Amino acid sequence: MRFYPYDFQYKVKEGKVYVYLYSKDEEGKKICVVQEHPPFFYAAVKGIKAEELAKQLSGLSVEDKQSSQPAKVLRWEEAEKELIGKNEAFWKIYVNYPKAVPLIAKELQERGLVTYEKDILFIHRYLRDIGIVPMTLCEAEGELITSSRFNIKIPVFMAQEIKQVSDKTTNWDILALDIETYAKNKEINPQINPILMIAFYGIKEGKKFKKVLTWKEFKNGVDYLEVVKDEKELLERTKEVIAEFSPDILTGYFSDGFDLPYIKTRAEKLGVRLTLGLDNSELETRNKVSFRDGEAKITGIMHLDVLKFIKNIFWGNLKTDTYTLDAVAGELLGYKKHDVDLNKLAEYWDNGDDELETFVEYNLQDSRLTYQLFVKLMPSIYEFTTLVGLPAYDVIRMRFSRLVESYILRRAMEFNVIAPNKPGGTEMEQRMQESVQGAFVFEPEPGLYQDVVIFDFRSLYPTIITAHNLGPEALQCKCCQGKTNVPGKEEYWFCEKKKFLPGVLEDLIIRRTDLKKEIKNLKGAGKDTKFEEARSYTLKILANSFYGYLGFFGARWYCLECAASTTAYARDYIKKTIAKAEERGFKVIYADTDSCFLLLGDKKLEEALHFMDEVNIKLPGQMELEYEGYFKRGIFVALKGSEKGAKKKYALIDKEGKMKITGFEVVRRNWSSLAKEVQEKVLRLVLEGQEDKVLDYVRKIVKELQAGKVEMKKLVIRTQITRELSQYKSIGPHVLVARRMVERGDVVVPGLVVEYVITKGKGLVRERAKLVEEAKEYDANYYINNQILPAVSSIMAVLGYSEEELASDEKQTGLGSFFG
DNA sequence: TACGGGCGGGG
DNA sequence: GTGTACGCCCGTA
Repeated sequence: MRFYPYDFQYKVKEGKVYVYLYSKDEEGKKICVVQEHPPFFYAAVKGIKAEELAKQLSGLSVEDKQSSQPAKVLRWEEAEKELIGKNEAFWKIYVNYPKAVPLIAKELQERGLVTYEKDILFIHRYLRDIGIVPMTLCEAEGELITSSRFNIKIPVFMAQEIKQVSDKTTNWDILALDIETYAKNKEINPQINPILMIAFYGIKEGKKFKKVLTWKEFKNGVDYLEVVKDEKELLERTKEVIAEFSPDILTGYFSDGFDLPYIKTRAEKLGVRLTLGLDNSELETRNKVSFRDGEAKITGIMHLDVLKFIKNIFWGNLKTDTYTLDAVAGELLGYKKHDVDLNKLAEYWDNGDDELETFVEYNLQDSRLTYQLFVKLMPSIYEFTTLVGLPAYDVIRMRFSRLVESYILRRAMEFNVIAPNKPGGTEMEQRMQESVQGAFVFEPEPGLYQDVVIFDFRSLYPTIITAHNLGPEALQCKCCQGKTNVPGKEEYWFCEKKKFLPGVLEDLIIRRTDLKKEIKNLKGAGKDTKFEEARSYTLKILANSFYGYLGFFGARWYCLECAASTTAYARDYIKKTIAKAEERGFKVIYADTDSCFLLLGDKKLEEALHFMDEVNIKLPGQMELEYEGYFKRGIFVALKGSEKGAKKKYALIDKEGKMKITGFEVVRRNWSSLAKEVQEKVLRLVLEGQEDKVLDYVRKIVKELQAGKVEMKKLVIRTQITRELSQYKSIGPHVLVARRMVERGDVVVPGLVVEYVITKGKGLVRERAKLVEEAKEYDANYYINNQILPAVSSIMAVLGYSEEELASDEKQTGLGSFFG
């Protein structure tokens, strides 16, 4: 029997532990493969008499209040395993059910034994034990069960043996869901307010599926709308729609924290049992620490919340820093949510207004966006799942530390390595106090530069860790003492024999290097490389996470010495690169962590590339200095009120006129769009060699401001209300504006973004802050001195206009009178 | 500059 | 569910 398992659970039946693998078979039908698997953990037995230990273990049982039976030791066997580089003796201790593991382990711990691997999820342990990878092709030997012994909606196959066949996968049926709720005055409360609509969007067997359910009649021309009697029926239909579509993957946007918990709460209130699970279990929601950590699980269906994956894993690929569906869809898909006024929904609902049709379309659009986002992210989700080898449900809900650790745990099985224990409370507190010295950043000299060439080390930290074997097993070994010490950290040295952790990392790097070649070939042959590219990205960020993992306080393989040595080597390499460049006659103007900026001067690009080759010949392992690019011009500015060059703040322009801007505040939200526009334009003029035009340009803007010709909307400043208005101790402009909004009857709740303009008149700035529609005349001087000047002064200082010149002249008018 | 509190996503 | 674990930004002291 061949199948693709995708969701997993275990059950204890008649004293035996069974794993249920919800799977698709090769025809695309669902099947549940069941296999027995024993729970176990390890105990270190070095220096303990075997008979003594056997006496302790035999017949050991611990009372379990949660269970009808006590936790029991069933049997044990000897096992030699490697712990932090040393082979040691352990006993593998089998118990009667998964939850017995921590109970028995705790008991033994209290009796003075040291126990290991007692806090690994049983399903995770199982997948690693038998060496299968979710969502890929497996094979089982066994038989179909015909009896109804199992209360399962799909056929059950009892397996004696299961093994991995290949990394082939299959098609997955995906259904996206989105709800709209009654929310008068933005009140989002499932205890009070009903669900008004539910939208579904999916594709099954090549056919588009779209549906919106609602329980109000109104005139409409929407063919995918289904009107039911009431909210209760809406929930019943929801259950049916999902069951009929029978998705492998159910997706939503914040559905872990909003849609599914909301549905669950309403269902409970209305007495609807949401038995969506393939084992007839109900939709399960739980809140962890807070609402934001909630999860929603359905047995036999992968519920994958797009937002979870983005916030945990994919954020590094996005420019946006707000993860609203609108922003994320806009960036990844290029189109957005429908523009409706959500505050009107409740009102229309109460009146049964025909306008409700626009909300039906809005609702469907959200589910469509969610579906399309999911499809777009699917290659990445799939690659993380198969690389880490755990269920997709778990993987998308992990942060990098746990992804890395899960990956290492799987590899540990292959190398007979036992996992070190997680730190306890005090150990962790101590670790949280510790930190390591970071990267080297070269202090640039403020100025304008020409012919800038940038080199950078490809995956610097991972390649340092593998090239120098920076793993906990290799730290300060006896055999290599006195050979090579870490530069600048002479108290550390690392064994020259390749060890487990750096080896695991090296595999990731090599796999990626090979994959990149393959991608090149595939592309050359005109093939689609979506999944290969997702895999390459996955390998890269997992490798990049190892450094952080080594210094992460909760890590099993924590090694602060390794993390400190990684940055120490990095500082050494970049400084040596700088020295070498200078030796070859290049002026180095900047460097940060793994990059080095130099000036060509009177040399050719070929000579710079030759310098790079010279560096590369001497680099160990996978380390490599790469050519990042050539830039016509670049500008580095000074720190405010200082001669010193600002780090991580510069702008460059390439031959095609494309600007690379780093660190300039153009993106900050509480700046007017005018300030952003002026800053960007000034940078462009400077970098395009038209610095003589800068003064005229800024003058022009200043004049326009003074003449009152600038559009109001370019002067709008946005600030968020973050608490109840009465709670503010310091009254900023936005608070006063919000108070007036309340007076005129607007709903002001925390989260509202107030948009205001500073106007002419007497008094404090905050007293002159007005809503756009209230504002008659903006305060030109405010915008000149508080928006334009700060945005351009550091850039103009490089051109020789001093801060005093710009600002001092006359205090009241400042820049205005200077430029005037 | 150090610390504590609140936010995020969703309607 | 054999699982403890949020991290960043803002405002205030």
